[in-house]
Amino acid sequence: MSDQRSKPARALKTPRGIKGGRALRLHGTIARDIGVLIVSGRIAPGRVLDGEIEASERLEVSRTAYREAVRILAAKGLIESRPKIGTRVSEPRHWHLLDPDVISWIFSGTPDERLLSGLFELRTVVEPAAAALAAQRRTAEQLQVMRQALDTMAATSLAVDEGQQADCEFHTALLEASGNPFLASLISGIAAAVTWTTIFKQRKRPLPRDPMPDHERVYDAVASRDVTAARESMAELVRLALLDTTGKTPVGLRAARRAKPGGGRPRTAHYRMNR
Amino acid sequence: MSDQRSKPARALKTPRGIKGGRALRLHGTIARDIGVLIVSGRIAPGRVLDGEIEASERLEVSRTAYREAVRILAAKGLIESRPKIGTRVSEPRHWHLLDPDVISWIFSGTPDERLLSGLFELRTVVEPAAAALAAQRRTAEQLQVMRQALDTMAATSLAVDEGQQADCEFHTALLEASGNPFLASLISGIAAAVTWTTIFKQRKRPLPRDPMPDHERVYDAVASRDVTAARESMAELVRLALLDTTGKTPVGLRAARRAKPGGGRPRTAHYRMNR
DNA sequence: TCCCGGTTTATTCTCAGACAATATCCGGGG
DNA sequence: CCCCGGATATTGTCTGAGAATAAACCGGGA
Repeated sequence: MSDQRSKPARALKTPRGIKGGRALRLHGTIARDIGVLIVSGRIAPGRVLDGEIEASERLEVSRTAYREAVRILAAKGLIESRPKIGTRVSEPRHWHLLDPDVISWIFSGTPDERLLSGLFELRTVVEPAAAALAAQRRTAEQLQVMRQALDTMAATSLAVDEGQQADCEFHTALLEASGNPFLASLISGIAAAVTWTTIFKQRKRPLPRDPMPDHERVYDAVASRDVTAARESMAELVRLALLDTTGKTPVGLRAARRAKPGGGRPRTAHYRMNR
Repeated sequence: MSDQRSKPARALKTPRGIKGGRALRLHGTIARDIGVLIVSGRIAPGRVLDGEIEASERLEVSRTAYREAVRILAAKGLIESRPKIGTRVSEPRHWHLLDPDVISWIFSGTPDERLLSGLFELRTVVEPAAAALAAQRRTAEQLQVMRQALDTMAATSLAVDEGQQADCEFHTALLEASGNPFLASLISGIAAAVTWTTIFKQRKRPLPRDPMPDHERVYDAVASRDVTAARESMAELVRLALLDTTGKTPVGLRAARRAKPGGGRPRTAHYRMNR
């Protein structure tokens, strides 16, 4: 077994991957791989992982690297390790679902439909309020960032990566303009929903609805410091995005806002996600 | 320097502390200590920490333990470490503010007034919506957990720890009853706000207002599946809690709900937090 | 002067092996 | 039957060495 030292260090099948433009280290790669296995349910909650020695030998990495991966996963609430007991996968209720890495691990595969709709519910709750706050507190600089993101969106297509990124940047800028750091830290979850909206929209031919008017209305309201208009235009934007994604209207929060008198857009047929 | 091995392992000044009823390990202790230094601003964002060797020698721990602490902090977005560059404290915008540990580190000292009000803003946004969803989706079991928490609250005082815990359990149960795991994962932030409400209320003699009626109204609405009443009673509960805590009404989201006709409780003098 | 490419170097990253601490489990004693 | 203490499996901590990484530096050429 000690001929192991002759091998190159990287024995993982999975590529290193990148995070924030920076290559993941070995421990980060291990954490991601195991994290994906956990959030995808392939390692069930409550299950005890292999011991450190066995696991590190199986992965052909040192115990150090494996242990650091364990620390990362524990920091995100996915696992819990105790002497004599072992390392156990935590119950989903303890997972830090809004951690950016956990979110990306969840949505690295085909996302669970329920989780995606949960994310949209979050958007429905958070983004209109954030828009209302942004209308009151936004600075000129923040407004300009939003403007620039919209210009990029208009210039490029949402089909290309640059356009999607601009879409996320718009929502990021708006959340930051809310002036509330806790709301702003929800961006990774909201960005995931935004991205997957586009992906699903692409799969589904029928409606290449132009999302720009919705965004422009939000921008105009925030620019003119119209709190009510900001809240309502953002609520409408999220509603339409959800419609584009799943062909459904939100079931739980529909009564949250007064129904618009003539606001009924033509409904499209329901879309059932493949999985 | 190698006589270090004769010393006992635990050389940290800070006690181990507990987390989730379980004693913190050495790496967890180090992570917490450095984490508190970072979120309190005593180590400024952008600053590069000492190298691993120097830092571990200063703390009188092994490089292993220090490195695992670094992994934990990096997993929570507080720091970022790269070869040749060092370990740098991230900008606050990258911190995972809703991570339970980060929250507890932030509020382990005297919390910044702006952050606390940010948390109340989050509650104002999230909890009424969660209550509305809970009114639609709650199970009988979840309702019973809420009932039991309220009974404990009524039986004990909020002054003692058991009462505070029951208060948090009520809000936890409600968030879980919303049926949305992402909303539920906001509980640590909301619980921190709930706890600090009680602490500030205690400091400030004048109003030992009984919080039970507010809670009972929310419970009744959720129990009878009255969506609108659930939303509005929870909005009122949060509003009163904020009033008790800071003596202020929410500034940003006041226009969000219709003002109650006779809902104006007598204002108390403003309370300025010490720090 | 400025730019390009190779070299140096500081720092983290990974490895290996040993011993310590911890908490469950089980057996023995009361 | 209950309580208690030791055996034991697992993670936790320590040490020391070498590899990988990427910024910074330097030299040569345009």
